[in-house]
Amino acid sequence: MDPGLGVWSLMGGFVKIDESLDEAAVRILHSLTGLDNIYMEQLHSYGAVHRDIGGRVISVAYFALINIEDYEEQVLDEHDARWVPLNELPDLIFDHKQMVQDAHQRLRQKVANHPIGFALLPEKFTLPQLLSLYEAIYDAPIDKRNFSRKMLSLGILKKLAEKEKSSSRKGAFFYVFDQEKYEKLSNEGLSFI
Amino acid sequence: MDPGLGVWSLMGGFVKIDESLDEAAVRILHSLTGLDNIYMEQLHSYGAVHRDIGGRVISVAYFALINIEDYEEQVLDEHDARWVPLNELPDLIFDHKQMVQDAHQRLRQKVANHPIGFALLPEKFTLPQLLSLYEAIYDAPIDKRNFSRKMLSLGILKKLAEKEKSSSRKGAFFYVFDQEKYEKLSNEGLSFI
DNA sequence: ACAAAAGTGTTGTCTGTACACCCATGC
DNA sequence: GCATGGGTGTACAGACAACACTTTTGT
Repeated sequence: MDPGLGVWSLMGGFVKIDESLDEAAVRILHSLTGLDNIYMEQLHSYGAVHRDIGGRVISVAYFALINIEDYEEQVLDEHDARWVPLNELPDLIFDHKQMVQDAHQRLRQKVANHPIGFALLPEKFTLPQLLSLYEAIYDAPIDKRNFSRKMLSLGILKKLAEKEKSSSRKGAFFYVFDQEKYEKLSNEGLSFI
Repeated sequence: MDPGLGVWSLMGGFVKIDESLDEAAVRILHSLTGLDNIYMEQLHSYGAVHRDIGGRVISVAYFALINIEDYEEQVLDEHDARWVPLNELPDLIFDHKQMVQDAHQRLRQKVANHPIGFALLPEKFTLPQLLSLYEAIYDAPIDKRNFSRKMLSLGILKKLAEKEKSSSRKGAFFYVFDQEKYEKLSNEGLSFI
């Protein structure tokens, strides 16, 4: 957002004296998007001396996983913010491109062992949607037969009777993530890909 | 170090205006231990409002991997610092225990995919030493036959003719980490455990 | 000769991967 | 009836886990 001099930046703000880093991240995300209850995770702190030309600034970067259903209306209008596909990333100010790369890498690692990918999807999603999410994160094709066998074998997806019919004639069954089953299993550590 | 009121803390210091976070970490490690060229990695930034009773302090935590040969002489004397085995960790000030737990967990993840474990060993080390290092990091026994087969199959260890004879009658062969071979292989991503 | 740690192989099980066809439906 | 995307099964290979005995040598 904030296309200062034709160059974009990630959204950000300053930490207040009476709020934690995590609280600041939540507040800033909310103030610029209206979104609440979003999965956020601290990424890294960037502290090169001259990284910000305006003075000495240390940035504690967070990334958020935002449900693809939620973004349209709320974000775009108010703060000339924009969503950008990773493969169309424009030049970014300061070290913000590094931040994006770091976040992408972290997401790839994380998504292999934690069910955070589901936060990026609507509550009801189809296997093809989940597949293409993983393909986007890994920027690589994944065999759909192996993928669905593996996902279903984890036993943390509940199949619904309902089908999503907008993107195909046949329609794809909806699934929901089963938080309870996941929590029972997560102690033994399970692998998502 | 710094047993203020009978409670220990991790070592730390303040970032200067003309140094990066990474430089500060290196400087502080050096000033308190005399050590240089140590593998360090930023862990996490801790920013709860009241985490430090002395005022609002945000701590950017780093962890270092220090060769077990190097520590004896330099550290202990000068700053009443002490090394503590993880399973004998005393109470620590503020959120420092959390930091140690976070670092331990990060190390377990990291060591599975990156050859950073070798930084903790002397340049020449034996397979039993490497094994017990991994057992310490994972706090779990590892089968030595499977372990040595896997490590050797990576092809990044050079066996020396020399043996380490102080800890057994038979003696164990020394190995060295082969940085070059590792770099050739690392693009494909290899798994250490 | 014995104690103490180093070293070494095999087998079964599981997991990952490659691969191709039929199904259901709207038009 | 055909075009489109959804759904399913099998076979092979490689990785992993379990497991016990022999070797070396200092005392």
